[in-house]
Amino acid sequence: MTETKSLAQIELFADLDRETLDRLEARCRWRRYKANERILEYGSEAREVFFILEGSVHIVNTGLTGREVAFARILAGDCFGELSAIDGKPRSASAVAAEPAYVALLQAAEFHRLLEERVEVTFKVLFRLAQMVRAGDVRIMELSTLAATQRVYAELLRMAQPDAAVDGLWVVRPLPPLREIASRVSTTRETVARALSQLYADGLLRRKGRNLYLMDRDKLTGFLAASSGSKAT
Amino acid sequence: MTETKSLAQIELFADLDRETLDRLEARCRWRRYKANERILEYGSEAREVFFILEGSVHIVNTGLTGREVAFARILAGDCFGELSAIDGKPRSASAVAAEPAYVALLQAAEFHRLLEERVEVTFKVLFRLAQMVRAGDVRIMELSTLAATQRVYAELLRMAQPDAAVDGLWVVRPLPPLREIASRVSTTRETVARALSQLYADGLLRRKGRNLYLMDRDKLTGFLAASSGSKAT
DNA sequence: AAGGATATGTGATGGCCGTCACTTAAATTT
DNA sequence: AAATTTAAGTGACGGCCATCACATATCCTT
Repeated sequence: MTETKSLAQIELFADLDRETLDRLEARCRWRRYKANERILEYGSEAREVFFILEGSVHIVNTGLTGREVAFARILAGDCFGELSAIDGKPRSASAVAAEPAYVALLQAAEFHRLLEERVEVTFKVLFRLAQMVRAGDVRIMELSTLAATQRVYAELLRMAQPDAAVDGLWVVRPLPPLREIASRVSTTRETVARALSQLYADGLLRRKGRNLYLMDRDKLTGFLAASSGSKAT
Repeated sequence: MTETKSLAQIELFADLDRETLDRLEARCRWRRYKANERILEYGSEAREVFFILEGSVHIVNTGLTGREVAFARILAGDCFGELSAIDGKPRSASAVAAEPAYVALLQAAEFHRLLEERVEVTFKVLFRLAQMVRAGDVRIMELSTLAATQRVYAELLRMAQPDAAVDGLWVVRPLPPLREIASRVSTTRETVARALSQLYADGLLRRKGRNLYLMDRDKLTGFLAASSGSKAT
């Protein structure tokens, strides 16, 4: 087991000198989580910030009805839990290990002290929060103006990356379980399946194992604007 | 005309000394907007921060389909436009004067300088952003797990304040146009009207001019959990 | 007081999609 | 390889609510 007890790989701390890092590391608690283990519970009173050294984490929330809503997937090198550390309020969502994860926990008070001493870090946090607000805003827009099927398209476009080999071909790799896509765009597994089926039929999508190939990205993009409210103008 | 050219009343600057305030004021541009005048356009490249001295401002966004989505209402003493100033990206939404407004504009560069010099201000901004993220998250949850009618209920509960005279009575005052409520919870004017009608019929709501009385707040709260996914347990 | 703009109540209609119910296919375990 | 769990397609059905269409009502202006 690697046990890389170093915060050097954490993006937020990229510019910190060795000494400060050492001090921070000394003040952290270190924990390992199994896949699917719950790291943090919605509404709880804990205030630590979490830094992911290995693995990745899902930020989710389940509505009164039991429906799961996914907020983000945080990868190694990144952090989560800053909100409560910043404003002192209960956790706004739950966190679950998406895979075995190794994590450093820093007390809110320590985090504050760090922010006071190192403006660079504070600015990075500011930037991060700004991105979160933006991401939330586009999600709200999508939920408000796009139909479920179109939101699935939008999510496909977000996930796809240009294929290394063929030019103009895009890939989603690995394709997550449909249930998860559903929870990201707030619909059901079945609706996602039907949306994909339709795209297979249209020849826009092709699947090979855990790889999903996007044959004509531009055409799919077109599907977003169209079909929803095409006023002839 | 009052022309209160002072930033002293701005919450963000509450703790600043007179000297710093003077310097800031000297660097601001000052502008007056008529009601419904557009202050700032989605996607635009401007990077100023706006401080509202008089009046109030709607932050909105209109989807491709033409549907209006309301994000926030900013009151005098508060600010908007920080996102772009912080991350340098295009504006994430538009701003429209909700009533005649008097506003101070500060260049992003000046804003940055301020943040570097006065950590207290930076922390306030951090806090604000955290609240924004939280607000976005609950909105996403509502859009994902509540039906349109229930979202209207939720918005009513948010708007209502305890009545000064009668104990246990709550008031929404003034009741905004239904179209606006609709745009806050992402539904249509008609659906809001129908939801209210139902509540009038149930005796939960009573209207007098621009005042809307909430006769039984607890019962309405109950409507949120119920009806949507009541699994008999 | 009249007239126009804006706001509100309500019916009718139809499509989207959430829910239920299975079947089939993969993936994982024993 | 068989068995068990998990994932993925797909049909049927029905309810919610967006849309269209009017009928008031209320507010604001002149």
